[in-house]
Amino acid sequence: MSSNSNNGSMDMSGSEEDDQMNIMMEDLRRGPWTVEEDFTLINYIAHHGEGRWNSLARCAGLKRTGKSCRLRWLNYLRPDVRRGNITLEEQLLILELHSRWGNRWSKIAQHLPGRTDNEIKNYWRTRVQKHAKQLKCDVNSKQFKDTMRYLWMPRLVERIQAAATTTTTNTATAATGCSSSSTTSTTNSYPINQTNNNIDHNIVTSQLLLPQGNISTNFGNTQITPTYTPENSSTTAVSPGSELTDCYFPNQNQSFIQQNNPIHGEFTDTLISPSGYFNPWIDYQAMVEQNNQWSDGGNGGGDDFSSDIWNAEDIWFLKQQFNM
DNA sequence: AATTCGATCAACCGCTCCGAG
DNA sequence: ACTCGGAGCGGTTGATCGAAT
Repeated sequence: MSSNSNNGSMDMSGSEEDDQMNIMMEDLRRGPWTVEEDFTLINYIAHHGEGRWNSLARCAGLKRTGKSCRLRWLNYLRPDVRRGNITLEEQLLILELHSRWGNRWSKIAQHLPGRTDNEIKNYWRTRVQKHAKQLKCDVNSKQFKDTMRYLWMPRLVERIQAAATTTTTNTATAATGCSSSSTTSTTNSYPINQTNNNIDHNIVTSQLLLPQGNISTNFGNTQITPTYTPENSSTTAVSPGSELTDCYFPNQNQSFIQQNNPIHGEFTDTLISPSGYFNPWIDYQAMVEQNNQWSDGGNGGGDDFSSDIWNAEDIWFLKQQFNM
C-alpha cells in the first residue's frame, strides 16, 4: 500500500517530475516519532503557531507529512492534552454522547476537555465494542444500546456516587461490591480521583440520565476538568476489569437491581425508554439465551466476561424484579 | 524461562468537506 | 461552476507490553 496512494489524481507528467516526487516520498518518514522530531515540532509551533501543516512540516525541517505533524501535535504533544485514565465520569459522558451522536468522535471529544477523538475512539473500540462482540450483538443494535443506557450507565452513576461518598482511598471496590481482581492496574483499582473529586454527582446523575438526555455542557467543560491532576493521570489506562465488565450485575450487589427496577428504583425514569422499546422481558430472554450459550458453549463454560455478568444469581434477580 | 495471546494505543490511510483562486 | 489544496474525520493497522500458559 502506497503511503500516498491518494495522489492518484495528481497530474504529474514527465519522468523528471516523477523522479522528484519519488525522492520526496522516499524522504518522508513514517512510524513512531522520535524525541528529536517531537522537540522540533514543539519548538516550531511555539514560535510560529499551528496551522498550514504541510508548509509547517517543510519549514520546520521535518520529513513528515503535514497530516502526520498535525496528528502528532493534536493527539500527543499539545500542552493541554490530557493523558492517563479515563475517569468514570468521562466514561459515562462518552456513553451518553455516543448514544446521541454515534461515532462523531471529534464532536464527543469537544465535551471531554483534553481528550482526543483518537483516544475516545480507541476507548470505544477496545472497551465498548469488545463487549458488544462478546454479547454477540451489534454495537448499533437497539438491544445493545439499551443495555448500555439502562444498565451500564446507571451502574456507572452508582459507582460514581459510591466513589463520592467513600472518601477513604481505594474503597470503591468494597462499596460497590465489584471485584477488582481482574484489574491490571498497579495503583488504584478505579481511575476516579477519590480524594480530590469535586464533581457534582447529583448533576451527573440527574442530567445524564434524564430521558430527554439534556446534557449540560458545563458538565463536560467544568465538572470534569478540575478533577484532573497528575495523580489521577497515572500511566495506567482504564482497568479492563472495571466499568463495563464486572459491574453490569455484580454478584452480591442486589441494590443495583433494586435501585434500577422500574417499580422501586431511583432510575425509574431512565429505565422506561423514551421510545418505549426497552422491554425487560425481551432483554431477560436474551440474557437467558446468552447465558445458556455461554454456559454450554464452545468456550468451556463461557468466558470470564459472561460469567461475571449473567450468573444464575443475576438471572434469578432479574426474574424476581420483572415478576417472571 | 519461553512462548502465546490479548489489550492498548499511536500512527496511518482514505475519504469528505470547505474555502480560495 | 470548477479545480485544487488544506484540514479534519472515522476506520484500520501494527508495534508494544503485560498476562496467561
